[in-house]
Amino acid sequence: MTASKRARIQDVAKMAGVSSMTVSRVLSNHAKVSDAKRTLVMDAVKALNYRPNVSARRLASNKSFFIGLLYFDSDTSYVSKFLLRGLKSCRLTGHHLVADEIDEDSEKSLASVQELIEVTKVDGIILLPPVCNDTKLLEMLKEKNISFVRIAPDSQFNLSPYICMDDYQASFELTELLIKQGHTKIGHIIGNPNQGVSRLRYQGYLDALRSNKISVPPEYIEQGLFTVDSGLMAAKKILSLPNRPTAIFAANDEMAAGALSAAHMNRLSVPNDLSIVGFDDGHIATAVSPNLTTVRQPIKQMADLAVEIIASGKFSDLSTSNTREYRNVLDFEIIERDSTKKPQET
Amino acid sequence: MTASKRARIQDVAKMAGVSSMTVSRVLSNHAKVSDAKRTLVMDAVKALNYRPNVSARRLASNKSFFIGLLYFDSDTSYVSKFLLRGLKSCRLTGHHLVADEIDEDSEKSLASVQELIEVTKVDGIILLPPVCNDTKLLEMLKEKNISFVRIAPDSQFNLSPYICMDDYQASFELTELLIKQGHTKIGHIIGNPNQGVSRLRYQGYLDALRSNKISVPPEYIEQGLFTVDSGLMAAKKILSLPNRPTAIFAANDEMAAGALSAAHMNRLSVPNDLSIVGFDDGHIATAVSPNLTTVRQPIKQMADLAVEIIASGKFSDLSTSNTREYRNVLDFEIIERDSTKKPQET
DNA sequence: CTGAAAGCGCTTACAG
DNA sequence: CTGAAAGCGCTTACAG
Repeated sequence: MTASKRARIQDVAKMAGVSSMTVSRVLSNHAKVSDAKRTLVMDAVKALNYRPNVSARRLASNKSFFIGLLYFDSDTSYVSKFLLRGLKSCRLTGHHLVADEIDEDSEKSLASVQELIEVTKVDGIILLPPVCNDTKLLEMLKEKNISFVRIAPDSQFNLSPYICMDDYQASFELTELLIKQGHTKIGHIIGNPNQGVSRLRYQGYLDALRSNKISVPPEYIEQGLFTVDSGLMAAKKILSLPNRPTAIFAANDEMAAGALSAAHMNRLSVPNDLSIVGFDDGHIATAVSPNLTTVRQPIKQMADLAVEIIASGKFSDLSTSNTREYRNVLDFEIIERDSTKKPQET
Repeated sequence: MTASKRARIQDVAKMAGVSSMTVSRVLSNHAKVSDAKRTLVMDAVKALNYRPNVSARRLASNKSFFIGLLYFDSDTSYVSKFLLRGLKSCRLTGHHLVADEIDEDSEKSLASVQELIEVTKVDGIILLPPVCNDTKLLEMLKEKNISFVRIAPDSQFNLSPYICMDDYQASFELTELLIKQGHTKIGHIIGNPNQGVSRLRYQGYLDALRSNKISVPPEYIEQGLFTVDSGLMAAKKILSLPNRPTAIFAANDEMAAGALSAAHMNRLSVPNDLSIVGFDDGHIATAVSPNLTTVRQPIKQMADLAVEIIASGKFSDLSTSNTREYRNVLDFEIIERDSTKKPQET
């Protein structure tokens, strides 16, 4: 634990017996350096535990090492989890995250994003849903030639690199989990129609039923809005049916929480009388009781990857045919907790 | 919208007819500058919309313009709200927030904080509860002479500037709100004993009862742990009493959510059969149904103030008697929603 | 109270 | 493939 000064690029250069320029080149991974020198430099970097001074780097280069993060509602655990991880990821790569909430008013938000770009000169921007589907915003970014990566976009998939998980598949598997437990009467609360994932999750549910030769009355399916209240309302309707389902799959955890309340109001015990599953594995999934069986979104990996893509600067030549490598579909995980159980004999 | 380059300190100096040093001094507010020149400089700054380049500043000075934020559990809305606001506040003041989660393992966390200090050379650190009560950590910071401000600390109030709200008073008023609605049989679920606010809130509840000449059987009061589950358990006990209360005051929203579940299990309608109030006004307060009557903590102001205190660097001379000005007790707000109502006639 | 000089630690051209 | 020079936009001494 020698409290010696932090090593500078010159120290590394001296130790490796090269110029500081060579060190710089090795670290930025840009120009070609002979393998011999590269090894020497890397060894010195390790020996001195060298980490470049971000401020000096930023001052000297025209890169800003700032990464923007645009989100809509900060109050969801999706956003705060993404943010927390993004912050960490940025620190590790020597960048800074500049997070900004986007207004519902499209015009105001356009202006604030423009200011963000001008003031901080971000290297790129990460767009969370539903911001990533704002056509006007996307156009503006394209026009200004700002790099951006979108998280779980709904459309225009060729516009930019994007990161998502397979909502359809997750939904399919979650539904099959209920089926395997013995449920055949399974209801569904559809998510907000303004987000594409709602369709995907709905479709996965339908296809899982069909592939298991299960048919379900149309009244088992209700439209929700991703809010607790909408889940409550939808579940109320479903549970008032004469031949009510033994399980309800809500397209996110908030609505599942609402469904839970509806069950309680109807004097139904979860999971004994009714199984409920959610989607996201946010804070709320373990805040309600019983804890929700749900799908864990790979938010950490999403954040890491988003930062990495922007940090690498690779996608500046997106124009060509290599768009494909910017489609990143990550793995999810099904989390089984206490809100599900095989249906009681009737 | 002239897309001209950003103004530099030289531009300001030229326009004001002074040296860049004078501009620097005016902006850093440090040395004495004649009023005449100060005005000239300020005018030029405004005219050119000058904003100092943080990287250059950081590189040249020995200040880092980094502010650390240490928290324990990122999954609470308290932390994510504070973080979001802190991020914004830092951006506005030209600082960067470096947020880090602290491990439960005190040794590991000490090491990681030390690394944070060495690598980023933070100007100061903001400590959220319960991290702000970690004696070993506080000692270490003192020893290394790192400035820090604590949010809602439990003890050692003279150790550093701190920011909090009047938990006692809020609790008192919240209890009185129930009393004014006609409740006299009011239960309480105490918060986690490892946090000082639990005591304050408990005390406020007790004193409100006493000042209204209401006495309550000891069984109306249960110990909780700030978790949903603990609230559920505590409420179950309270509600199983032969002469159960008509209202329950849980010391935070999570436990209030648990109490809500307990009410549902007991076939009790909230607020018709039972009123429930929480504390914090976090995400969960409006995620459960009915939405919780609760106390809103002034988190935004807390974050702003914390950043301001560290940014100002004022408290380096804390040693002397002016400790008093670093005690910041902010205002709260009582939010009345749908979980409370006057008790039914019996 | 004010300014000229030097330097913070990097990277961008510019040479070779 | 490699390096010497200049400069990014500020601030810290050092003078006066």
